[in-house]
Amino acid sequence: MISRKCKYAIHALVFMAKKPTNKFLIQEISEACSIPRKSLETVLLDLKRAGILGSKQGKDGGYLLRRSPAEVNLAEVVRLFDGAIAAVPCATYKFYESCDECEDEKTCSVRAAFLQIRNATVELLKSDTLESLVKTEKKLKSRNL
Amino acid sequence: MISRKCKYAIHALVFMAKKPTNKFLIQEISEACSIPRKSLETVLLDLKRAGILGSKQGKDGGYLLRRSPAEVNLAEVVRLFDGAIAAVPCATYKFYESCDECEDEKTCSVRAAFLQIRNATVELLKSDTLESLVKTEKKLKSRNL
DNA sequence: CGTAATCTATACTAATTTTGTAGACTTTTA
DNA sequence: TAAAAGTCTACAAAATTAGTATAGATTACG
Repeated sequence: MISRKCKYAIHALVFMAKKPTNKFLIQEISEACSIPRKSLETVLLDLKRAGILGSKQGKDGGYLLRRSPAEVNLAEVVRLFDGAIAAVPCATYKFYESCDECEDEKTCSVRAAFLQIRNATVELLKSDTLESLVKTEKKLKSRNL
Repeated sequence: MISRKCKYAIHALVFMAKKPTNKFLIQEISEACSIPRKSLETVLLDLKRAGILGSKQGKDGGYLLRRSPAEVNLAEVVRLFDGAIAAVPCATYKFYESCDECEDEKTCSVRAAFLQIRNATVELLKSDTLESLVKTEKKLKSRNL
């Protein structure tokens, strides 16, 4: 399971990507996505530090998408908030940790199995960009009329 | 990430599946897989309650695999210990919970994306049986000589 | 210049989950 | 009947997560 903050981030980003304008108040996103205001603040700050969002302080300030929606994918967002995508620490690259349960990691079939799942998941997450998600949403909506 | 207990369970099961005999003491598995004895006890009990393992009490007792290794897959084990496989509660079946962040779940692209990942993951986990894992391990070992 | 609007930062609390362990109990066999 | 095994319940320690409080910094604009 991804963390709640990660889910908040994804929903906020999709919300921003699907609007024609590119300026958003925290309050506005909070209400539109039903995300507690204070939690959203920290989430947006993290997205800003990661270079995905930009912001302007002071009166008439707000947040904005800093990249085109096609250039933000879910793999990056999930990694940012939850770290490793793999289900097992020995099947990750950046967040690698060895485990005690296998004699030899190189021949551990459990690791091999979870590596395969990790790779498949990463591929799918990478293909989910804000742009593709917005498109999907439009399709689903027109189908449901 | 799966829980440590789940990882313990998987390693213990693979260990049992790859031995020619079918009788194991808790102590024996604990040492072979470097799993704390007491934690392993509760894990094995859970596996027994789920019908995957059987046991015999008393002197000369022990645990045994109750099903053929081809009939135990990782999807079942992961569900048993960690519940839902999906990364998001609205993309599960048995452990479903609605979320507040989307207006309409039926047209929510975030949910659609995570549903796709969940389905792919479940397919892969189902294809990982104890039998296939043991085979993989043999292959990896012969390759590494 | 001052004030209101807005984002920034840090730290704390409460809740939850996870992990491991203790310790008494039951069953079986020799 | 004693020794060897699994069974059960409950607790404690640790880690993680989520949310909130509080104060600060920055900007626009009259």
